Amino acid sequence: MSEGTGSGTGGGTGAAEGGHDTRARHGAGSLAHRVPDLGALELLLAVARLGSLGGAARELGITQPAASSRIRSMERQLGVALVDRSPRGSRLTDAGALVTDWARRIVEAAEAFDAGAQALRDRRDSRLRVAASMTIAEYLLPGWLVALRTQLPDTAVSLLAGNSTAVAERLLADEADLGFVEGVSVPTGLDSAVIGHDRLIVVTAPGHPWARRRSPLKAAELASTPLILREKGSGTRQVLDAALGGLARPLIELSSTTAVKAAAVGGAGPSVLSELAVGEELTTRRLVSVPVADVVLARDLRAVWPTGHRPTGPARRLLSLTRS
Amino acid sequence: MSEGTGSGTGGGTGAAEGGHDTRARHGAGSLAHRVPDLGALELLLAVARLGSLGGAARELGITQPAASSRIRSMERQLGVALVDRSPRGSRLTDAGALVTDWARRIVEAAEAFDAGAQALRDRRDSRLRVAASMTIAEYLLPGWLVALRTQLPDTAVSLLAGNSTAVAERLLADEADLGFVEGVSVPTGLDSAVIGHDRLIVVTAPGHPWARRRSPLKAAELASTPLILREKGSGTRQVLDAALGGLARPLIELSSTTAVKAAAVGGAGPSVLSELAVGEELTTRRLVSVPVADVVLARDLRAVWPTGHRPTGPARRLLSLTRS
DNA sequence: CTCGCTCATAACCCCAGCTTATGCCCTCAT
DNA sequence: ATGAGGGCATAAGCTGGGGTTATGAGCGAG
Repeated sequence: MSEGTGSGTGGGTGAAEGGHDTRARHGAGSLAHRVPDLGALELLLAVARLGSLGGAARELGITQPAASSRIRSMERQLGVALVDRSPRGSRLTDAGALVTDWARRIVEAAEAFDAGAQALRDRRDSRLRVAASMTIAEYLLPGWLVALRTQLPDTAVSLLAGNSTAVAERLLADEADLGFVEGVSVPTGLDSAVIGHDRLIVVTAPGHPWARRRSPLKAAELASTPLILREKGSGTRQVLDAALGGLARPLIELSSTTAVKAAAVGGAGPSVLSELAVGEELTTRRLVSVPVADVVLARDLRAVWPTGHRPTGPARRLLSLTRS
Repeated sequence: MSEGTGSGTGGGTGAAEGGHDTRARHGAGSLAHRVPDLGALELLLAVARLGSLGGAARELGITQPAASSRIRSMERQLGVALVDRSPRGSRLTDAGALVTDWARRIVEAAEAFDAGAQALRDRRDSRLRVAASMTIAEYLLPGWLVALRTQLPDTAVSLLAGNSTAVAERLLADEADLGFVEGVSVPTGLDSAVIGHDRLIVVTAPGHPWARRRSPLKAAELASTPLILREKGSGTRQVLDAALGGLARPLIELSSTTAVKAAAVGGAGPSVLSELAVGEELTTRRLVSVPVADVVLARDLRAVWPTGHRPTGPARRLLSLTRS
């Protein structure tokens, strides 16, 4: 996160830090202190939608005074007036409209979280069992599940995340109805449909020399430069190695996409990551993408199912949600 | 499995449950019920990063038992084991890793919210005063502010959002140091630099006939079809009208981008929106984009400042963060 | 003028989450 | 082997934020 400058995990704590409270770096107090909780944000969205505190309260199943007080304390916390109360209802102030839009992002992320988390348990009575590889499970599936939920609100979905091999196993053992894999080849015994594409892109922190290059990077250059990478065997690494001819040189090897991103953002060096993983970082310019000349780092995203068993029912529904 | 249904409200004094429940559509109980609060999510991220409950507790300035109990109750709430405890530390389970990734999205959105909200108050001692048009303030600025904060942690930023004219006024009255506008023309008296591009795209719910078109839409077709639109005078509407020759026909007119999106997602009809506004909806396929043949709906995103006064100091820093 | 909608205030209650104080488990170094 | 130390869990007690009911006050419509 933000405090990313991160002393970098150096097991031994105290070492540096000349007498400064660690929290100073986080700003005063944690985020949870400065950001209203989800309940308050939902309430704000409801007020925006319905134009009335009482109405919003009713929708959320609380009383009007509770809503009133909650909005008020949120305004106090943020130091900004959010709604204009009148005896005829409540409308957002200008600032309130902006805050509401930002709040919506949090709530949407929370909805995705919820949809994902719900799929992670259950497994018992689920009517749609999905198996997905990590990148897809991380970045795409929650959104799909949110969408699916609006279409089939009562369908319990279960999710199992693993690598391509694990996905194939589940499908062939009839322990999953639909799978999603990213990669260059389709496991045998499975039919597939391409539902999207993913490219690996070279990224660096904005300060890195490569960020200012005008000429695209050559494959040879990439292969000879030490990179921040996932561990050998990961999907990302495989694609990269294949594209470069097995030559990628690791500067550091980390075991999660997140750790790699954090290292790259922190300026540890260039990295190669899925564009799905770095979308946010690119638009906010915490990372910049470095054009590459002669390597194609694309891979298909595929839905897969056991040969012959075309997806039906909820699986078909989900599939149609995802393909473009 | 007893309570799942969440008898919730019924407790005790039973306030006459008439049989309402608008919430049915959202699932049972509000999000805040099913999603851990920000504090818990931050804690989880810290545990993931540090590999120890106690360490995470220390970092957040709480005690180890508090962290332990909080993680535990989060696991109970989600119905999934997140952390493998051992006498040597704690590591995430597979599910935990996934949950952590999803949690990070929420926390990032919260950081953006915080950065934005903080800029909305203050105004007094702020050392960088930014004025931005709505679309930019909504979708891009919070991310920039997060990034800026890592570079200049102690710079107080203030934000004023309004239309292009308001932005220009602020700058010329020396009430803002740097402005951002989207649109085709630059207000007089201001210098500018293009920092990005935005396109308006035609979107519909996936069920709409246009979603299945193979041939791109013609301008005439677009102009003759009633659309869900922002009110006349809004930036988006202006660009569209200009591109079509002042002819866009409204099916409904709504006063916020969000309302328009909601209507479009709900299937009320096709709409035209900034790609910035619908990124999320497109990747999750709640909306699909309809290709358009012969209209160019692009507009530049520009940073602006009073002619002659090149941005310096924090303004320059922010500017360099945003330009690509 | 009175109803019906809005929001605000007051007094009270409850539980989530914090704290301190302890104990067990495991590993590692002496 | 043994004690020190890091890591986690449990127990008991406190506090405050958020909820509730009850009530009052502004404003528009009939």
